[in-house]
Amino acid sequence: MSTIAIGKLAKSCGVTIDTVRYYERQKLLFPIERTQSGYRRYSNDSVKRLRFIRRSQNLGFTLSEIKNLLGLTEGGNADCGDIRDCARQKIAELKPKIEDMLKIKRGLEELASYCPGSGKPLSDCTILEYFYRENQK
Amino acid sequence: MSTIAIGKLAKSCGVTIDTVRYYERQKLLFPIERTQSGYRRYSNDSVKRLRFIRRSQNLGFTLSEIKNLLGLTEGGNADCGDIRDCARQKIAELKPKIEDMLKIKRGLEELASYCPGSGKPLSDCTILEYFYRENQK
DNA sequence: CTTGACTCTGGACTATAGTCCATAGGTTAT
DNA sequence: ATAACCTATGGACTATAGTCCAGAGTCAAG
Repeated sequence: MSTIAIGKLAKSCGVTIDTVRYYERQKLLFPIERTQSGYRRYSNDSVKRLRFIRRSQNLGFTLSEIKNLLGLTEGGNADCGDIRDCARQKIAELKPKIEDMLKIKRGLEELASYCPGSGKPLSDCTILEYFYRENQK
Repeated sequence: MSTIAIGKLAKSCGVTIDTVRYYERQKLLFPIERTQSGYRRYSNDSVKRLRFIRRSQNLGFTLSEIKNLLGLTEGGNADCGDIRDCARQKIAELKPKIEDMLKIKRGLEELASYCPGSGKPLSDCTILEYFYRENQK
């Protein structure tokens, strides 16, 4: 079976060599062997695995969650339900974060809409007034 | 004019003493004086200022942005328009972040909806299939 | 006067996901 | 053989917003 060097692996998924080595330190991705001179050699499965890592990241999973996901797929006693649960849990984490950001955005929009704007002195600024106001949560 | 100690100031805004000192290191908030023994003493304006910092943070401003905001309110040559611009810029930064998270959430929901779920072997998992699939951006 | 609460300093440490560095050695092309 | 390129290691560093610590000194109440 042919193997590839770290540079090729990195390029195949659009990451840097440093990132691949970082994933190794994080126990996410290992070479299948080393050359006599110590160079890492990777298999085609490494390419798939690296792709897996990157796609999961794009969907918001952290590296440690990805380690778990990979563990599931290799443990042998997981099923589709387990994977789906991970996706659902991530969705559940996402929801309040999105809500928070929307709330903040709406708050800012409201503040900005009341602000008299350019030309008016800061003492008229309703945004600053909000920032300083005492009786408020 | 009466002054307060760092513990009271911190408590007045629900932060820790360490946080207040951290803000000082970040040049955001200073005591108006020190006692002969070196204890920090704060004014009522410090309470307002700390409140300002916290509220701005709740609206998504970073400490360095808050430093700028505070600079504006003290420079003397800023007007409401400048403050409103800050709010608008923050809104503009928020929008794509929210969009990203919504996109991710929708992606996950779609993946989860196709997954056959509990009981089915991993080889049937459409989520994993997506993670591993070759021809895809 | 003693106990407990408060405060001081400087520096180290947390999480996350890498990035960059020097120094050294290996490989490939001409 | 020599240049150009690839890879190795360990450790330091980035950003953000704090948190925690030891060791020491200070303040208020009983």
